[in-house]
Amino acid sequence: MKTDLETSRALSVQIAEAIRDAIISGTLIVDERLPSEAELAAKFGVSRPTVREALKRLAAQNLIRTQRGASGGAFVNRITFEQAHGQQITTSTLLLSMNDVDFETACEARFALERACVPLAALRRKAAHLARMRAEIARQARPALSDEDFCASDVAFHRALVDGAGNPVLSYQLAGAIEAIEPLMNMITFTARSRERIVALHDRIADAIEGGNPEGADSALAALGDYTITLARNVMERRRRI
Amino acid sequence: MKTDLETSRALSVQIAEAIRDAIISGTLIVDERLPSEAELAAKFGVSRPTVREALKRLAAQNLIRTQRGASGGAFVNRITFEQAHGQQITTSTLLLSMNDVDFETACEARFALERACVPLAALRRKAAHLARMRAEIARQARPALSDEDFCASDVAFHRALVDGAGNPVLSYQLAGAIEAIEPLMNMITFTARSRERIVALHDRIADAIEGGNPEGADSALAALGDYTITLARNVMERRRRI
DNA sequence: ACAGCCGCAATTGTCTGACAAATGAAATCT
DNA sequence: AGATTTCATTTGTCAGACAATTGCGGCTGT
Repeated sequence: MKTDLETSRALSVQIAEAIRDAIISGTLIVDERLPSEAELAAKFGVSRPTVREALKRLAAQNLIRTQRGASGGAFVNRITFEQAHGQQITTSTLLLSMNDVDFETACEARFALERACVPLAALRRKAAHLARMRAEIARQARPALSDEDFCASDVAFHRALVDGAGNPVLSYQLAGAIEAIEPLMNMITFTARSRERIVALHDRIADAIEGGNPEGADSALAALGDYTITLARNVMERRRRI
Repeated sequence: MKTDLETSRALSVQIAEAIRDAIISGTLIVDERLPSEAELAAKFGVSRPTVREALKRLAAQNLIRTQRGASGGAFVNRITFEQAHGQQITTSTLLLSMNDVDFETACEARFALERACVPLAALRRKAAHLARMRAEIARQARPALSDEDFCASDVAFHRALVDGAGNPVLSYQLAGAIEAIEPLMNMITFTARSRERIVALHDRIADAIEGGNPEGADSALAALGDYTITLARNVMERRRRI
């Protein structure tokens, strides 16, 4: 029986949560220095290694950073989009690989989310986004490109497309969808896909984005989604027959 | 000068990364037991506390769970949608609060993503989703409801809407958008909003979802988005004048 | 007086050793 | 055979120590 929830969790977990709550609630502000490990140990009435474990938990979540030296210590970290991005990709990748998510479910989510960005990208993309998309398409057209590099270029293309919407919050939210699901999709479909067709669809998307044509971009992306799902179904069907 | 990147990072970080990579690459599979702390310490040539710090980092990311006792140890954790959900909300909340994201940017992202789900929800929603939406609308219509409870009900309504798409990957990806951004939006607009109007718009959405009308649901959600942005602009304008 | 250098103190990173707590399995007793 | 006890294993916590890093102040030489 675990009536006493306070004792059921490890001390280090409780301390980590206390500090995390202080950060979330704003009691501790960005770049503020936390008390030293020795002071925290005294404050919470535990030993220094216990405090350290708590701090390590927070560091793993990018909530704090530590620095050695005289004026060192633990500081509240400003979470950057970059870091949040990376965390989301890691989590999404593991989530998908560990829960044998249905391919069509993942694919549907990925294209639904990307289609939310495309109309904005058609209206706002900068020249740099378009140039990056064109460059990736050019890469993809080279027959000598390995499957891994084709996949990486595919991710880069869609990344540029999403970034073209000019909304960092959207780009962050899409990170998991694109960069975790796309490689999964490539892994399944690379045996059956036609690179020419994918490049042609990418071209259609880029043309519509360049022309500021939201509807055209949306329908081109939808066509790419349809093609991907068709490919996946064919692969699945073939595996079933074997 | 930090030419040697291997020594620049702390030992515990390197060990954590090594184990994490083993999990991501599939060398360690779900529910597999890791070697004991003493064995890991010997394997990596470090002391037990160092190994422990590495394990704590992984535990903080929900990659492993630990258990005391004879047959205890550290086990590779199956990340659940629930856990990933919670992590995403925490990260998104901190990201938004620490980077003074423009309100319109957050709002745009939130509605763009939700609009990606709504057509699917109109086609697939179960009776339970619809019932939950109706129940939350009924709650929101009660004048006695506090602002906090109205906000919570608002989140629950949109959550039910998103879940109605019947795609767990989508629901997970939307967690940050809905549950981190919505409270932020409520905090800004609650002084100026008309609950009646919001309830009416929620009703329009629920009606369209019930009638299997994707276009109607989309336009109703778009109207809610427009109203929210208008509210925010009014609030900002008023603050500027004062 | 000023610039550069050196050592010191503070702080985190790591190690050693130890004991407590939990927990499953084996041994023992009825 | 079943219930109970004991025990070995493993994580959780503690104490103390030393190494590595780094900013600061004082010292020294000119």
